[in-house]
Amino acid sequence: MNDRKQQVIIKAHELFIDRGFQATSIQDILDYTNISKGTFYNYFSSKNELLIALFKSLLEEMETKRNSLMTGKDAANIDVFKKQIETQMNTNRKNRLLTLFEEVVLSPDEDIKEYIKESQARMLQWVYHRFEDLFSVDSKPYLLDCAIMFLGILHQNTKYYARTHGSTVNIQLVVNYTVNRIEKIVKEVTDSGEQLIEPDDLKNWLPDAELKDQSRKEQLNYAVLCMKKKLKGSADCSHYYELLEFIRDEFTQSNEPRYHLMKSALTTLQTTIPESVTEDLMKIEEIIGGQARA
Amino acid sequence: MNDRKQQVIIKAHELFIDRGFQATSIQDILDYTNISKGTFYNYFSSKNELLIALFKSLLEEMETKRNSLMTGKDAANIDVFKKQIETQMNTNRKNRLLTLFEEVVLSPDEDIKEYIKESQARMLQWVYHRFEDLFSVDSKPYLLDCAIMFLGILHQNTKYYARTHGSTVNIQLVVNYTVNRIEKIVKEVTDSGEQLIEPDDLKNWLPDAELKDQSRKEQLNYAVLCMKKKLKGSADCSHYYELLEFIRDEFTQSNEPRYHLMKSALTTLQTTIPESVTEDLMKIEEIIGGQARA
DNA sequence: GATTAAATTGAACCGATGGTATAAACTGTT
DNA sequence: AACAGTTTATACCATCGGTTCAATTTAATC
Repeated sequence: MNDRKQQVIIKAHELFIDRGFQATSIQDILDYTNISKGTFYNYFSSKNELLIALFKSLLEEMETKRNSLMTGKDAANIDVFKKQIETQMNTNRKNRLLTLFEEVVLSPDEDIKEYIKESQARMLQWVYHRFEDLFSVDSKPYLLDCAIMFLGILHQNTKYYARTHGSTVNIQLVVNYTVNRIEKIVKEVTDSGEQLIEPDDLKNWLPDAELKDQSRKEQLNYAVLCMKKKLKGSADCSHYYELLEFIRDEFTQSNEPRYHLMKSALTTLQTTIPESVTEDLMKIEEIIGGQARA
Repeated sequence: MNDRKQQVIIKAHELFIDRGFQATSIQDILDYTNISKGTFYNYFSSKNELLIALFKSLLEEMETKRNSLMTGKDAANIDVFKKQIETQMNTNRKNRLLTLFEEVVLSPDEDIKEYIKESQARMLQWVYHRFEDLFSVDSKPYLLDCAIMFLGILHQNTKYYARTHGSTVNIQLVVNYTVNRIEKIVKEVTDSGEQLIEPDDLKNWLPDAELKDQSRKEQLNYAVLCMKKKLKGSADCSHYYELLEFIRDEFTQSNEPRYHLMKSALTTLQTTIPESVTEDLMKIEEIIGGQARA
């Protein structure tokens, strides 16, 4: 993206942070960034589009940061999850992302509404999948309910905790408290067997592209899992694992997976693994293949 | 309030419901209500003030409805609470109250922001006090946390439940599910002893007037309780109870307690109760006295 | 260094908005 | 009939988001 355009987004973000979106006029942005109205509408077709561009930029940053906290770590470790949530809360507070969301989520602009809905569904989906990592399979039918409740509790807790402790809030404390609660809720709801929303419904809240992407990630995850099982006990086992896990992390967690790096790891594997699993490897290559970038 | 002014509020409300607040202009309201701009600004000093007037009207209606569901019922009965929440959710959905709140909670207008914050705190306070009725004293230090979480869960659940079931949502189901969860959470959090927010902090979120009002209600509640204890076993005991409970309900639950009715009940009591409790009765009279209206 | 394409400027302009001002018309009361 | 209070209609204001466009500056090409 154009350097200057990115600069305008950043500067506008500063204005939004201390005045809010609605309260800053386009003229304010022009004055503050020293660009002309013509240039502005050359970059963005409307004030709302600028906001969406800002959202995209912030969310991308957030996702990469969140995912980078996972690589190499144990997905089932609750402390990793806590750290991820904590980081997201902090960058969110710094950027006023949720505040900006709330400010325009009910604006008359359909594009913005749709975009925010999608983003929220994506966040929900992420929590849901992390819960799959964290809790037992018995709980799976209830994990969407739990993800929904988790976000509700977290949001509400931070809101009122901030109201008493001002800007000196200890996010870590709130996150810890909230995660502790949801752990017990998951257990309780699994015991009682009460379900409010079917996890499959989650799919209807996300755009198709997102879904195909997600399903491919799941396929690869499964393929890697199968392969690891077959390789278990063989010579150089840990060597294979390292390469496989790298491919998996890169593909499932990076926003822009480094295609050639994964390809290289695949080639290395192809020349070293036992013949009995070459078929599985080809399967993996096939899944990744579709994701190739120019 | 002026009849016509009230009509304008109602008509404007209709427009807000199907277009949203921001998307309906003052001109829209003028056309729809057939009043002139001059009259509008004679009634309301701004579009925002009209909205606040609407909020006040809706919230008052909601509170009276909510409280009327309590009179004569057992405050410790969870089903009564469920019914109250359900009713509030339904009238709220009909009126789009929460939607309107969300739409303007972050508007540049300070008055609106302040008003909404207060309303939310009042709702929170109500849930907190109802939780005091519902759960044991051991849980008291954790009930504010629970009230906060309850509202978060409820809000989030209805949001996503509606996303799958459209407008044909079964509110009762969501309320039931959510209350079931919070019951377990109260138990769990009481056992673990974890606290996030001190219940006393609630006082800082409410205006002073509200607080004095609330404290007087608590005083009266306590005074009635003491008196009932002393009267226990005496002749005409149930007769006294009836009068005392009426006074209590009227004073603590009605938005505009019927002063003369309470006074009449008090006089009846004064002439019939044993001398040993006349002092307690005077205490009650004193508490109510300050509440008198012209 | 001249040519050319692209990016930028700035000002004029648009319709709609929330809000103001005011003189005239209408209303009910005594 | 006289009165005050309410309501009306209209003209007016500044600001907003957004459009248009000719003129100028910038940067890449040969």
